[in-house]
Amino acid sequence: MEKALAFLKALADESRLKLVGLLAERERSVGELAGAVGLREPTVSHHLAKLAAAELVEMRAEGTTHYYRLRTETLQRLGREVLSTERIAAFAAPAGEDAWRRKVLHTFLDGERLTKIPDTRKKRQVILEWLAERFEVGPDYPEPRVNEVIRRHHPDTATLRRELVGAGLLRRDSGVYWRVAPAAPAVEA
Amino acid sequence: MEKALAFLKALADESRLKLVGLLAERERSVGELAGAVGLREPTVSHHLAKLAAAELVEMRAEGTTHYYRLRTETLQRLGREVLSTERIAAFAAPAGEDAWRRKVLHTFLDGERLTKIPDTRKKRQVILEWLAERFEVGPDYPEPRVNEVIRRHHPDTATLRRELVGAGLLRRDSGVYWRVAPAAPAVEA
DNA sequence: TATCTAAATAGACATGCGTCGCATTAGATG
DNA sequence: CATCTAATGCGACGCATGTCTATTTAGATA
Repeated sequence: MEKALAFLKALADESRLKLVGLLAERERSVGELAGAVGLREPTVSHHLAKLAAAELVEMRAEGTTHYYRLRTETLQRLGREVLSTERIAAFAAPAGEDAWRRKVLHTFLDGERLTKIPDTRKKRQVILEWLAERFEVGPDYPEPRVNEVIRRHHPDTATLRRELVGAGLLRRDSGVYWRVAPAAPAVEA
Repeated sequence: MEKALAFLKALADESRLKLVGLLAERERSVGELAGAVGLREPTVSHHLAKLAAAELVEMRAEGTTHYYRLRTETLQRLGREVLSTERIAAFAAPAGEDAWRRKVLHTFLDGERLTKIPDTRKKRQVILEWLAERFEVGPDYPEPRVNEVIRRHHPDTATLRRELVGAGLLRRDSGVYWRVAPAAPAVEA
């Protein structure tokens, strides 16, 4: 996702988008670009550096004149990435996150027993997702059944039940609860 | 280009990209999203408003709970736009060669006053063309009248008069000068 | 009706970043 | 070697914007 973000940030500026537009036609020098977009040369240099960092342009020096050209390959490669919703979905699960989740689970769980409810939202979310997995997807759970499942892991059934609903992991309608389909395969402790 | 820019700006933020990632899987409520990305609900609301403004998400209310879903159509439509270099080239449309001329004029002119005579041939040509426009087409100008016009813009009348003739913008015959008809409508400062 | 909760709004704060002017580097020119 | 010019490096300034807390709105519930 790093690259995709850098790519989007690089393009999400009016001046830079114009520069890319000009370079889409043909290679151009810095001064020429500055004149075309109505900015000073240092400013254009600055923008070109950002575009280069995102691997969107590359430079060819000819004397003191620097000619820039558009790297259409990366433009298309990353454009395609933004297109596909499947790949976008992967942005939700950044790398390294799993390890952190495991650590949180290890901290607050003693086997199947929840030793403490985390105060920080982010950690609490991890615990709630773990707890939600103790429910099957599909069947209706009347409130006493919900409490029963929770009680196997922690005594405060009221709080956890409310938090599960608040986190969108359980839903409630006319007194019965059911588990919402999980987003992606979750990591076990 | 308006839409493309809005689209890119909307996506060029880590939090929003994560939100879009989560919504790529399934619709979710604000609270659920807040928990997943580790932000407060108002913040998520704020981001969703931006995504909605870019027509990237839409909302469905169920009681007080607001469920957001991703609008994959616009995602793909605008993603495709960013892909094609031909369309990108259109972003440059309003700019062009004229802008370079304007820049040269802006650099060497202070209002009607010529601050410096460009050394490079190409730029000097632009300035000389501008200066030639200060003469009417048709009437004869005796040398003192030529100097008088030039002096309104720069003190070095001898050099500029010679350059104007050299550039083929003024002609001289038996001591009187006249302006040559311009090739094409020129751009003003 | 009174209360509770999910979300949105308003306003404040801090950080990020686009732009500029000035200074510096490095080819080119004489 | 001195000079000129294209480009980049360097701070500085000011606006844009991501995040928060506090407050308000509106549907649900008792």
